Amino acid sequence: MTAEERKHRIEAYLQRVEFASLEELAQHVEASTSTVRRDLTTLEAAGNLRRTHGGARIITPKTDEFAFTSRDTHQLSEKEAIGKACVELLGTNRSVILDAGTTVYHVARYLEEKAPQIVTNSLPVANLFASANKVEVILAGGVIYPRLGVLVGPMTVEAFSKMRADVAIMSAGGITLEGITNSHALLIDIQRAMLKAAQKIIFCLDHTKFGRQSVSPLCGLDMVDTIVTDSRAPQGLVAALRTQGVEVILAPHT
Amino acid sequence: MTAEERKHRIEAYLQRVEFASLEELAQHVEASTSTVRRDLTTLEAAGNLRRTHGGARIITPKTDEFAFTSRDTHQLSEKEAIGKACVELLGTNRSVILDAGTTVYHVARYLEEKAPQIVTNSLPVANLFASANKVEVILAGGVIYPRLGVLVGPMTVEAFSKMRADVAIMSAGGITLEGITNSHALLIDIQRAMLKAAQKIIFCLDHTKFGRQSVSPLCGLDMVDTIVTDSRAPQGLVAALRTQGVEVILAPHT
DNA sequence: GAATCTTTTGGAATGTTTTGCAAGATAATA
DNA sequence: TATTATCTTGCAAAACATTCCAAAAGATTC
Repeated sequence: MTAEERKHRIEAYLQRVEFASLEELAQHVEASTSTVRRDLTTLEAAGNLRRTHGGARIITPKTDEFAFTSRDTHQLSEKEAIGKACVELLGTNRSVILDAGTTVYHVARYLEEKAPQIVTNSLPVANLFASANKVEVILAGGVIYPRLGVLVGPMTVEAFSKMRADVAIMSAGGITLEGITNSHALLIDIQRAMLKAAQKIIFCLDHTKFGRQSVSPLCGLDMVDTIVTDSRAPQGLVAALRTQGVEVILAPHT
Repeated sequence: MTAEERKHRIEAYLQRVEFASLEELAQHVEASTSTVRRDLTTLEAAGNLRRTHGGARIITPKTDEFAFTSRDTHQLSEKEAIGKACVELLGTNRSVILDAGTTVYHVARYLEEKAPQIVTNSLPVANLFASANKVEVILAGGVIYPRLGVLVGPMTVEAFSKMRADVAIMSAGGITLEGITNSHALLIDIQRAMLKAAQKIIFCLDHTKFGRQSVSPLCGLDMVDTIVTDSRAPQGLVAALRTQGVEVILAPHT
């Protein structure tokens, strides 16, 4: 194993467990504690970690819905299940707005046969269909937000304001009984425009989003038609959402 | 196995596994570690790898993150030379419109340090900068034209009509003394909008485009400020273009 | 087709970096 | 303050990189 690889694995491991002791890390990457120490110092300088006595912790928010990497294995099987379940909700021949966000990305992967028209501001989604010509994909214009691979800015908002679609499939950072919130303020305006443009609103939220609140409020529950989540969603909140008139679908565990 | 093939296999292998040790690579391509070392040095210079102690790592695990590798190796070295020469034409701090097309794609690869603002309708170009945050990239909206990864349609035309930029770097299908032509009728309207939006017009055309005519006329030579081509361009036509007041730059053979 | 030149390849000698260990220094805890 | 755990520093061994060289493989010339 190369030094590079080892550091990468340390980061990946910490991404999963959030905090780990030196011993734990050393064992995981099969190196001495000295080496891990040195690695941690350089990684800390790079800015993703914070060393503590006896171990290290990641700085980056552990589950950022919109930080896109296809290598993201975070709640992967749940997201896949949600993707499948969500696609089954859609009839054929519909125009669909797809939000950016990792969960919705997994919806897109199953969408190829269903939807003839997809509108999105997500580069990863666009790339997904860039070589397949079954689907017509419309990409909203805008400024590329680097880390996320999302198009943002007034151009994007304007593009969605001028559109009409049957369904919008959305991501978000958190959901409570007070409504839906998101962490990236830049995206809020765009998401609002998406909500206005679509007749039916579906939110795809894995169970970790339940009971969480992010900084920026996006919309109330009255806007939402359906929520697709996985089977580990907290039952209490699910029941409460249903009494509020929101359809909640639990994707079966695969 | 040829050297070319070997390097290609190294790249392909790394594309899959992200990291690999020298031993691992040497075994995979059935060559000595010395040879692999040399290969890695040249591949690193080409920009796709990064050498590390004990092995190598790909710089962009583009596999599916923002995937869109232009596998096109047609006239590669010429296009690279044109790319370099073209970038040297640009001062710093400029807004640049980038046309879609493989030649212009190679310009983009050298543009990172120069231009703070890039406007394009090309997905490959967008992907190139999607993870780098030195450059601000504006992507025009539109419908994805599958095979080419280009955004087309009225939305795209409108986006460019509303813009102003210092320079437009363009591709085309052919150039003669009668003007510049292009084969994709869908792109003509967009390219015209680009030309109108920019103050200075640069065309990047490898030597095979000289003396060729495609179906759709794009613009006359009076619109063109500069043409960047490679050293194999026919001297007669180059001279004739110069008498017409067009600056023609021959990128030196590398 | 032979002879010569150029390029590429694999290995050996020589530097450089990384690694793991141990000893002293520093911080946490009672 | 004593005690323990964790951290830094210095060092030798190992792993790795670089440079140089001779043999092999191609390309060129006659």
